[in-house]
Amino acid sequence: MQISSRFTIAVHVLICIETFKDEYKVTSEFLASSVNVNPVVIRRILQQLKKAEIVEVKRGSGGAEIARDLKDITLLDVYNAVESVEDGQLFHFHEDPNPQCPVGKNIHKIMDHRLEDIQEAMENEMRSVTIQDIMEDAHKNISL
Amino acid sequence: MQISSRFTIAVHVLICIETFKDEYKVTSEFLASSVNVNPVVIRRILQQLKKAEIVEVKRGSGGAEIARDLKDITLLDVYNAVESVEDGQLFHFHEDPNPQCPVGKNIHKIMDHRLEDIQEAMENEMRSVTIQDIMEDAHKNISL
DNA sequence: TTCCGTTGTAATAAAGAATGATACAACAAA
DNA sequence: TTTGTTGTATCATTCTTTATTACAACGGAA
Repeated sequence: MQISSRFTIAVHVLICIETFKDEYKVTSEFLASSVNVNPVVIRRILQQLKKAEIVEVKRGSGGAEIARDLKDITLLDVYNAVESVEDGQLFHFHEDPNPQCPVGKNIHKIMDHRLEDIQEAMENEMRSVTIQDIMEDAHKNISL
Repeated sequence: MQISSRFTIAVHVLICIETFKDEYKVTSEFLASSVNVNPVVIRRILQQLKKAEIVEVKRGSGGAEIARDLKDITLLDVYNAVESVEDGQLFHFHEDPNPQCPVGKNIHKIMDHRLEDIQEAMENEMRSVTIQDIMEDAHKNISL
């Protein structure tokens, strides 16, 4: 299974907010047009980013803004904000291994720390990239 | 979204095959009992592991065996065998970013290599663990 | 105040994936 | 030929994602 597109959409949204903050009022409609999805999908993601204190969204008058210094928002922050899996577990473990079987009884003792290591490797890489870094790439690429 | 339980089931299955190879004929029924899922789920996973040349499955007489040296089977091999996502992409990218928008037009140039780095970090960690390593843990833990 | 554009959110639908379960032909060995 | 097992199709169920419509709540402008 793949990680849902909410993650790439959320990053896209943050890049847009930052890129167009001085030129336009960045509404869910505006963002939806750039990402090419339904505005409600954008609003839901904005709510998740808002709960994580990554953006501020103005009701009534409309528009979204980034709530923190760009260098203090990592890809892991964004990922955790929108990819709301129970307990934050990357791997889905089969539910009821047989406790009567010596392997089934001990499978968690054997595997859990390995899964944690893998997830941690992924999270460390995500933590090492900030939206600031992404914006620097964006400046290079958008001018092309 | 989480990575499906096929991965943890596949590792569980390999541990069982290795653990019980001398004592029992390891059939899909036998494995299903340890994992606690339907035997057909096991057979489907065994087929995927067989295509990846990780196991051999005997038709008619029945039973599964491991096809390679345990130290030549990494968790990444198992993952790739059972987690058949198109192109092996961990992240699902939103399909149609707006090419009229400077951000939408360049979003892949901006993000793709970051996503690749993250996926690679995860795969490197997976590649560093073999079924041999897992079995060594298993011997320690099963005896407890 | 009223009007207008926007957000926040509920409700519903449709599509896809995961998992469970039944069924049975193909097969190998006794 | 019999028996136990695999390989695979089919169908059902549940869950998640994504799309879509609808509308109350809200804030600012007229």
